[in-house]
Amino acid sequence: MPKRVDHEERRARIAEALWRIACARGLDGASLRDVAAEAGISLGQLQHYFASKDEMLVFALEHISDLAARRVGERLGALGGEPSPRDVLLGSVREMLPLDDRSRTGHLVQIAYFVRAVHDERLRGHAKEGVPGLRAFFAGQVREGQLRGEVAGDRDPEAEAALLIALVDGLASYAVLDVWTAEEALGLVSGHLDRLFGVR
Amino acid sequence: MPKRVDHEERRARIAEALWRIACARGLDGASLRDVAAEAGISLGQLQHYFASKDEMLVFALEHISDLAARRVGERLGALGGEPSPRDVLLGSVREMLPLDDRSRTGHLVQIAYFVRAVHDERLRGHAKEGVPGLRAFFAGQVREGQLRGEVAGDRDPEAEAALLIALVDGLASYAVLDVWTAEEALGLVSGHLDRLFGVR
DNA sequence: GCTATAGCAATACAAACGACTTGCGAAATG
DNA sequence: CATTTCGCAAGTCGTTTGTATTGCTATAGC
Repeated sequence: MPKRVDHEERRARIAEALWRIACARGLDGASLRDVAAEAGISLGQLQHYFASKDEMLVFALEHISDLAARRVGERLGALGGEPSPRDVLLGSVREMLPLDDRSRTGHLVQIAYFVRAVHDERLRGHAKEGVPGLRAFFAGQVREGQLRGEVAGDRDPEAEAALLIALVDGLASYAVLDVWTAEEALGLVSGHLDRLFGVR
Repeated sequence: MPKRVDHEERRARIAEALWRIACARGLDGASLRDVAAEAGISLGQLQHYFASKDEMLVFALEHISDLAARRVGERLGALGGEPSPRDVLLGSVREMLPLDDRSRTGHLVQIAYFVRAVHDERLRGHAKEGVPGLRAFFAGQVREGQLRGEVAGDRDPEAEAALLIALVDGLASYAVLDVWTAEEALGLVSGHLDRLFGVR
C-alpha cells in the first residue's frame, strides 16, 4: 500500500480555505480553482478529496456547524455547575453575535449558506435542523427561570425562545452590514433579557 | 428620428423578470440570457436597455425598494387619520413579513440582494440606507405610545425600535426557510408588541 | 423621398466554470 | 525486489458566462 494521509484533516483544511473566500467574496464567488489556490493546493488535489463541488459545500457547512456547536458547548460548560438561566441565555446569545473577527467570519459564511439554502433543498434541511433543538434549549432555560421565580409565569417559554432566536439572528444580520455594532446588538438583547427576567 | 419607446417602462419589465428568477433560483443563478428569456425578449434587446449586468441589478434593487416603500405607505394611509401607535407598528410589521406569495417573492429578492450587499460596497449602501429612517419612524411611534400612556416611560424608544426591526427581520428570514409560518411569526411579534404596550 | 438614427436581432468571442481523464511518482505490502 | 495502489499534477472537454460587434428595419425629420 502507498502512503496514507488523513483525509478528514485535508478536507477540513480545504473547508477553511472555502470559508475565507466565502467571507471575502461570497459563496458563489468561490470556484474550485479559487479554493484550491487559497488552500495552497492544485485543482487536481482538491478534486481528489471532493468528487464534486456540491460535496465540498456540504462538508464545509457541516464542519462549521460542528465547530460552532462545540464553541457554544465550551462557553456554557465554563459557566460552572448550576448557572442561572439568564447567564446561560446571554452566554449562548453572545456566541451567536459577530463580536470578534472569527465569529464575524463564521457569520458571513452562515449567511452565504443561508441564501443558498433558500433555493437548495438539501442545504435547507441542514440549515433548518438546528433550530428546533436550539429553541427547545432556550425554552427549557425560560422554564427554569419561571421555576426560580425570575420569569413571569404567564410567559410562553416556546414563544420566548423563538423570539430570542429570531431577535439575535436579525441583530446579527444587521451587525455584519455595519448598521450597528455587535456590542450594541449585545446591549439590545441584554435589555430584552432584562425585561424577560423581571429586572425593571 | 426613428420610433421612441418608454425606456423606464421596459426597464421595469426586465427588473420584474429578474425578480421572478431571483426568487426561484437566486440572484447568482440569473444570467442575462435567463432574464431576457423570462422577460420574453432577446438578449440583444436586454442589452439595449442595460449596458451591463451590474446596471440591471442596481436598477432592479432600487425599483423594488420603491415599490415596497409605497406598499407600506398605502397600508399606513389606510389606517385613517389618528391611528394608535400599536396599530401603526403592527401594520408596518405585517408588511415586512412574507404573508402572501407576492410578499414572499419580495423577501426572496431582498435576501438575494442582502447577501450580495455583504460583499458589494455599492449595494451595501442601498441596503443600509433604509434602516435609520425606519428606526426613527418606529421610535416615534413608541414615543407616541408613551405619551398616550400605553408604553412604560422607562422604555428607550430607539432601543425598542431597533429590537422590533431586528426581530421582524429574523422572524421573516426563518419564515422563508419554512422553520415557522409567516402567520406564526406575526403572532410572535404581536405578542412582543402586547408586552411593549402594557397589555399583560 | 432621402437620410439619419433608435430599436433590436444575431452572432461572435474570450474568459471561466465544473467535471473528467491520463499519467507518473512514491511508498507500503507481499 | 516486484507489484499494487494511493496521492497528486496537468491537461482537456463541453458549457455557460458577460460583453462586444455587426447589420438590418422602421420611422421621424428635412
